[in-house]
Amino acid sequence: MGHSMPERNKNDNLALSIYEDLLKRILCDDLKPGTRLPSERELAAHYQTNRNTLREALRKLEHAHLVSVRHGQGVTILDFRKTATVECLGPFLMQARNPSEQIRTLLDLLMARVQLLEMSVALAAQRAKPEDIEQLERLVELQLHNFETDDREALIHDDVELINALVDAAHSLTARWIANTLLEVYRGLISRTQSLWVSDPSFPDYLRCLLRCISENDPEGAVSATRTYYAKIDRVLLTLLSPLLEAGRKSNPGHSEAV
Amino acid sequence: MGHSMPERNKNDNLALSIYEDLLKRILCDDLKPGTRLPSERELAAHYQTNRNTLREALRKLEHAHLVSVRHGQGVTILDFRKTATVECLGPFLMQARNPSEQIRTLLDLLMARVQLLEMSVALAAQRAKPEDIEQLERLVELQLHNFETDDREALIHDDVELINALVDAAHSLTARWIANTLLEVYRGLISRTQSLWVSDPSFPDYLRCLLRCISENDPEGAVSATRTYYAKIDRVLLTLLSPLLEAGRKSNPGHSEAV
DNA sequence: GCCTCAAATTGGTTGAACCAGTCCGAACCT
DNA sequence: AGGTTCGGACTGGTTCAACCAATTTGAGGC
Repeated sequence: MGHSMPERNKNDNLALSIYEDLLKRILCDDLKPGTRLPSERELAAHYQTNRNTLREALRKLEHAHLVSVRHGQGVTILDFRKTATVECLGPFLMQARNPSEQIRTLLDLLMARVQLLEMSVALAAQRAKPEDIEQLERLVELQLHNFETDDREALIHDDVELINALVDAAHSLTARWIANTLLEVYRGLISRTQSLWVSDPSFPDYLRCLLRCISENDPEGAVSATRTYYAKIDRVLLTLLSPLLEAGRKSNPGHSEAV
Repeated sequence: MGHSMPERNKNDNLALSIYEDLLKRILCDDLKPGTRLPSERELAAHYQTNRNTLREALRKLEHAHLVSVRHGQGVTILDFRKTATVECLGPFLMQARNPSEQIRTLLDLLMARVQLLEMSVALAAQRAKPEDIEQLERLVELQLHNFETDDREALIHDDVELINALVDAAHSLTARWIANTLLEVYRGLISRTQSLWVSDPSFPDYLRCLLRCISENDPEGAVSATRTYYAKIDRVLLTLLSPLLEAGRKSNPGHSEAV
């Protein structure tokens, strides 16, 4: 086990730093599934801390379904590709060593975002209240202005805000709770890699149509407008990223990719 | 704070029991957002344990975004309706005191399941490998047989298995990780309340069509078949549950329901 | 009335000891 | 020789008693 010591960020506490260090080492396939971690006592010594603090880090790994901790038996690394949850997407996209898998995961995340949007706009068109509509109108106006002035930074920021408002308008705990995890990843991704936010000339039309459908309680219209628009976006994204995808696949055959 | 002591399940450790107790008390609106919990020392005394063990429970609440813990400031209850994540869906459906909100959340969960399915079948139709197809064929055969013999128990069990296999066939970390959390809730819900699993006479046709579309790499066909079938299911579910929904709304106006 | 600073309160970290499952191997019996 | 038993050497789980560090509070000074 020749690790480097984790940097302890100013805002983080010690347990969190250790968690992040182990998380990285798992997500970049450094610690392989099935491997047993050293005992809590050894790990605590390695990170120059005590068992209690170290155990907090282990609890976090366990909660994220990255390790299995069993009394008397130790800590075993799980196969995160099978067992993890969405909260690992952000760290994974930052750590992954397989470019092809990374790009594919990224595209899938954008696809999941659209699924969340479809669900939200459908529900919003049934349940939105006047104050929801007002908030949506405000944000749509903002985006229309951002689009005209081509303010990339603002477009991205308000994109996340708009999705959030749509989820709120859906008045669905399920949608809200899915969005909380998914949008945190999405926000981090898109603000790091701004070129991932692409648009189509029909963007203003789409926003206006969506707003109309929601305020007129037309779920089918809202959903179909969303599907149509994001189908275009997907095509752009695919042509944008497919070269990277192929390049990665050649240079790094990676996991379960062998055909 | 007059709580009852939590039952310590045989399989659970102490920290988990405390977590579950506090979780319940939050999800049933017993502990209201903004409230400050007693200090770790007091809580530990109340649960007749020590600070370290109690802190493990707090870490779990924090991880689930149900409380905010800040050094020197204490532990504050968050508004779980805004901040929680999908993993709280299961406990919430068991604890919620507002029947209308409960039924609505339940319907939304089933809707989210369909969104997950749409995404998975679309990807599966692009990425499924021979062994995925084989596994799907096996499960489809099983379901066809279960449907003929009207084996409700098996239908429900293999329904979850089939969804799982579709997610696997999608070869998408994003889909897999979303499914891990969502299906855990879904499995628990549907096995507790078996009447929630409804079918349509076209079930066998749908399964066969889906399988054909996936093996012939026809994403659009797979998605549209899924949409069509589950639209029927949704109608049945809605007529099944809407009376409960209305009854709940009348007897318990509940939160943010006032119009 | 406002500012300052120290005390009280909170969570964060530490180390040691002990309890409780699990595993493995030596000793034992057959 | 083979199988069984049991004890010791792991593992994580719990407890205790301090101390460190961030925040809040309020008494005192200006």
